Amino acid sequence: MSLQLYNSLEGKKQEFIPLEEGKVGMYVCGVTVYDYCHVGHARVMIVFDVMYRWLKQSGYDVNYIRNFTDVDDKIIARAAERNIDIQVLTNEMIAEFHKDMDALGCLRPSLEPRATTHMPAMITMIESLIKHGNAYVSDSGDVLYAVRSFEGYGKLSGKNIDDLESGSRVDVDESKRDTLDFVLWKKAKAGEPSWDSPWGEGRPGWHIECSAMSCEHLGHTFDIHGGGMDLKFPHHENEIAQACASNDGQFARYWLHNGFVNINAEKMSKSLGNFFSIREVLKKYHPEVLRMFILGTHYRSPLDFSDSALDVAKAGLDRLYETKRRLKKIGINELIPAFITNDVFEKAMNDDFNTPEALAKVFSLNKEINKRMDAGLDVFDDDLLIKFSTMLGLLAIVKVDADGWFQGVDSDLVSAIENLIVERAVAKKSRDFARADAIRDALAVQGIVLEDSATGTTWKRG
RNA sequence: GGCAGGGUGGCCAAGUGGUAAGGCAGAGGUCUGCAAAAUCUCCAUCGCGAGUUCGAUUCUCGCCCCUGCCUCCA
Repeated sequence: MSLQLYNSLEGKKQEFIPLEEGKVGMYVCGVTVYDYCHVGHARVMIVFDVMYRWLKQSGYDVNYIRNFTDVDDKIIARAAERNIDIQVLTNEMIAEFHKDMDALGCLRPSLEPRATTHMPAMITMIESLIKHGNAYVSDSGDVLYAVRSFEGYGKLSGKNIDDLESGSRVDVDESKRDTLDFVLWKKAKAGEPSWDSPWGEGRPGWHIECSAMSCEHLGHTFDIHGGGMDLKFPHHENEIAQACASNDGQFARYWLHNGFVNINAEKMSKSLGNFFSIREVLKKYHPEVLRMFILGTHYRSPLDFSDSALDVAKAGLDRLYETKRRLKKIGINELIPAFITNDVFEKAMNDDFNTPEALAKVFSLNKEINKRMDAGLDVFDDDLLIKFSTMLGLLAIVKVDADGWFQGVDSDLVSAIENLIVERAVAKKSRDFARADAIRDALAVQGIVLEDSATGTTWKRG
């Protein structure tokens, strides 16, 4: 089955046919680097990371571009607050962003362009827009995009200009020809970072950054453009207006939008203040738990964030790690992916990246492997293990050592526990079950759970 | 007001024109000194109403409810 993608531009699933056979150009809107990222950001990064992995697995040579917005109002304000140069701030936040992404197991994109190093591309695009009559210099000195000059405006978001205006919450700006016109180039105010341009010192508007950077690195027409649902309008709509009007081309062919992370059925966002930063969550939960939590729901659906939801994700992951641990006990220490999946998993992934369905197949395989172990059968049959590990690898979960997963790394505690297990084994051998149970109970109070088996006793944190 | 996306078992969440994956929780069995883990079995008629159809949770229409976008936002 070929890859089907839900294309926001058409509002339906379509077969994915790349522009150039065997190659995929994919652009994903990254973050504005002025603060730590929250779980909402984690979702985009993880969801597109899995898409990236699957496209590569499917044999495509993927050029994956994800930008950094490293100049904007919030960055300037935050830098001023901290009394540092914006570049100090953005460099710091990019480093922190990378820490989060590495922790979450997200592969680095092919390229992570920064807005501030792409001024010529943006200026060229703005010049072209002015030349084509799509942009104008306003009385205030800003360069604005004339929304009504672009015929297809609103196609992506399914809106039309008149509807937008009637419900518009935009402040009326006298220098705009139309209230929906947006800034391409912002005239510099005193003390703000600025770049030289044909319209004087200033800085780019947010939307032009992504149009210019995506075209610069992927060409005017490319395959996939992704990002959060909230960027659909106006950001992506504006990107299309800019790129198409300046080049008469098609721009991105497939638009993919992921759903939000909610808290109590309400969108997690900076402005509502109901957000959890990634690092905050990682203090309590292993990064794979967050990954499991996110992949347990289809990428386009809303996802409700809570501790109990993370607990459920962890319980599922525990189940997979129990299997990995059993395998380790019979001498299979490493799960080596060999890029063989099974048909149902492949079908799920090809169906618009249906990771919950794919995960269901992982659990089915998990059960199958355990059944074979219970029956004393060969787990290598039918490439069972290879499929299992490939699937886990593609989702980038169950990557750490199984004992480490359950036991942690405090070596003093580990040896203390292991001494008690030896003592208990002696007690059990002499049928002193009272003593054996006392040891088990004492450990249980500390949250340590013992598990006996024919081959000995193991333990984990409960 | 306009537009978009939803309402599936106790919770989460897939899916399909012919009577519903998977996970968590729960009940019972096997295993175990007893547990735990694993495994087996059990546990839903898919928001409401109408229509199309031999047959709808899945298509159409109406209604109710929820969320998002329309300002910066992943």
